[in-house]
Amino acid sequence: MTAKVDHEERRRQIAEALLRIADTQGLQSASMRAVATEAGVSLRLVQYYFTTKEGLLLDALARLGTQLQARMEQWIGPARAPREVVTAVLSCILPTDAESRRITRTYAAYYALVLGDPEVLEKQAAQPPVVLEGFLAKQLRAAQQAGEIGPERDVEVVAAGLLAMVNGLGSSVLGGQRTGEQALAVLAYHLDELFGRPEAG
Amino acid sequence: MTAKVDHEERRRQIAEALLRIADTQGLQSASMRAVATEAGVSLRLVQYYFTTKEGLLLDALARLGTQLQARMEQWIGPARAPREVVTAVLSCILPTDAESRRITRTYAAYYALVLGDPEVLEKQAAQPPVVLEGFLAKQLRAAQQAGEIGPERDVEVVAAGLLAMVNGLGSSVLGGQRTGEQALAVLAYHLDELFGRPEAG
DNA sequence: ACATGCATGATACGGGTGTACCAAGAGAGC
DNA sequence: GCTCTCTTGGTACACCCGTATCATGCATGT
Repeated sequence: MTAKVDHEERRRQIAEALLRIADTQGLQSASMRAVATEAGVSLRLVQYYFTTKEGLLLDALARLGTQLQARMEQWIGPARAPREVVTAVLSCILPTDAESRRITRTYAAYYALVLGDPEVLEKQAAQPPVVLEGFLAKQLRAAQQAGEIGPERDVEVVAAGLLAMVNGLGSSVLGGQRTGEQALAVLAYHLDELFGRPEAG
Repeated sequence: MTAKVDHEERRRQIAEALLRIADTQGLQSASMRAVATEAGVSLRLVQYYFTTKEGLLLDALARLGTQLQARMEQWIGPARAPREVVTAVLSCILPTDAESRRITRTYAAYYALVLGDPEVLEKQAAQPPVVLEGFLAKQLRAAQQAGEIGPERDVEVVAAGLLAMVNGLGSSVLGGQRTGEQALAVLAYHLDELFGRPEAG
């Protein structure tokens, strides 16, 4: 077995070059040659490690998902009260800092690609949202049982609404109609509406 | 003045062919040749009526905006109580029937295009959301003054949140994670939460 | 009736795309 | 040492893209 270089490391290097291009110029600009140049390797290398472009696209998408999950776990930090967990999860999705802007923009690029395609990528890409929604609903239910949320609320529907709202807020920030801080304020307002205002006022 | 054919009609025919392709296959598949074939004309004709591709893209986007506005006005119908107006405006954006699916998908295709571009299209495209948000806020304020909405609510923020939520719900429907009816139910739930449950229960 | 100008067709050009092919180093196992 | 597989480079191919150019019909104004 000849293992002169670390295959996984090379793949990571190339895939992240793809993600960088998708972030800054959109996926339609992420040609094989552009990715090779961005990664500082030859076109042949990209072909060697990812036989086809679709393979590269899928691999990079999986890495993007991993990055987002890592960010969420980091934002949640030491697991605390459900309200704080929910706030952290939703906040860290909004494009407020450089990393979240990057992740959100790149996801948006992929989203457009998935729309007009035979849903080949669907199973790989549609997983995160639904599992995340379930996670949120579970946290909300816990808060509800702790009396922090009124018992008349349907936590499943609330979770769906919140996630959709954050998604839409992210789009508006990327579209330049709102700043990240404003989006965060809108989210905070609705969370206060749900849990009750913290103490001020 | 030689006016053998109706120019505006021809332009409409071609632009709508572009929108049809953007809907079904995404904007990256909407090449000049594809548009010409879809519209049943020669490539030269497309070039003749829209000198450049950017011009075609912009013109079609403007028409899409007009179509959405027409749909909204039709859904609002005879202007009635603010709650019904708000419900109509938000509901008609969700991809529940064929037309709204088409409009939403096409807008999503354009959205991705705008992201990675020099914001040439921004002024033309970013207008609708902000004006719509203002309109919603005004309706909500009227409802608030009529006592249908608690006076403690910040109607501006609520309008922003609702619009973002509908936007996000639309994305999830297009992504196949939810049906249009489910999205509509989530929206109805939150509107009930805001205005109070109608009568049932 | 003829000239003018709008409307349309066919084709060419330069460039970018994904993928395939051929060739050459380079360390591992016998 | 030889060989063989892994790794890398250079390049070619066919195709599609947006745009430009040349040429032709054909209705109309005078």
